[in-house]
Amino acid sequence: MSVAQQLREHGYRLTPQRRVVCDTLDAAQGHLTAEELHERSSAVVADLSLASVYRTLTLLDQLALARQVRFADGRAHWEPAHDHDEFHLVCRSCEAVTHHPADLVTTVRDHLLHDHGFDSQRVELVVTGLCADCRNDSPRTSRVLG
Amino acid sequence: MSVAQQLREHGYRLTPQRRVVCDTLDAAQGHLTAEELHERSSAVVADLSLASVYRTLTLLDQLALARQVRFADGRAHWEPAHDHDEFHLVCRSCEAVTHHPADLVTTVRDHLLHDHGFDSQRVELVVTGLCADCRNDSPRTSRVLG
DNA sequence: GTATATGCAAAGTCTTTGCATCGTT
DNA sequence: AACGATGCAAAGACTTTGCATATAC
Repeated sequence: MSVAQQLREHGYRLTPQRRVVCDTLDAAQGHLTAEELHERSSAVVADLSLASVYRTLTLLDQLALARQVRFADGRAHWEPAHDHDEFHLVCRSCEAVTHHPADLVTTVRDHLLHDHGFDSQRVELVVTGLCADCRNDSPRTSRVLG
Repeated sequence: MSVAQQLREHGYRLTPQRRVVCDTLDAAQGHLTAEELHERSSAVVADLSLASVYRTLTLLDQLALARQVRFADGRAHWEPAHDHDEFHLVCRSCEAVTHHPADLVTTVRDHLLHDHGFDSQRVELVVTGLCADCRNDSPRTSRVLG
């Protein structure tokens, strides 16, 4: 079910603003900041304030329908909620963010719980480096990540 | 060698302000924010502005003598640089931050490089959950992490 | 003595909030 | 029709920066 539909099922009003933010979040390839989400959503629903984007994201976070990841830039990047562990691979050159399944995380969780009594609720694994494409490219198009 | 000494060896002036910030960073158990570092350092060197703390940290970061980690609160937390991979375990209840050696990270790096061509430069693994002490305690003293 | 570091205060960036108005249900 | 959501603008939190003064070398 779409994030927008889930919002409605929780009893919240489904305004055009909320709907477009949810849909844009759903459709996004990478992890969008509030501002990127605002830009893209505004192209569809012109009457959308940045404040509403933030309010919608806060709401989605509370309902566990979305969650934020902090990259080295310190800004919040948003993704629809999901229950599988994963890496975030951030390329320093092209800034692409990709997901990678993290089977090892289960091993980590088990180890922490059984050997150290630490009950993991949230595992955030961000790997910064150079993606395969950028390693092969000349550095002419490189940009340093914030 | 202390962080302060390394600063000097890089040719930078070793002012009382820089020295106390470096020493406080060196001595810290957990990961301090700029503000916490300012508080603790000010107790030793009264004439220390928050701006100087930030400037010193920026300098240490550039020289790779310190690095910052972002927790879910979005603020930068600082630690002396080191070359071993590690987890950051953040307890949601007591807010304690502990380090944990991360042998598995080597496996992760190798996998990403050989199977996916991704050259990892920085691996940041933050695990949020409940530490052993807090799992046993009554929840009366619990605080939710920002 | 001189170049560099500092404190202060102002500005910058990202995010949240107060309030009057608008719109979904 | 009523209550909740919105836009706007102001405020908040964290961090950076301009400038005159102080200081390490």
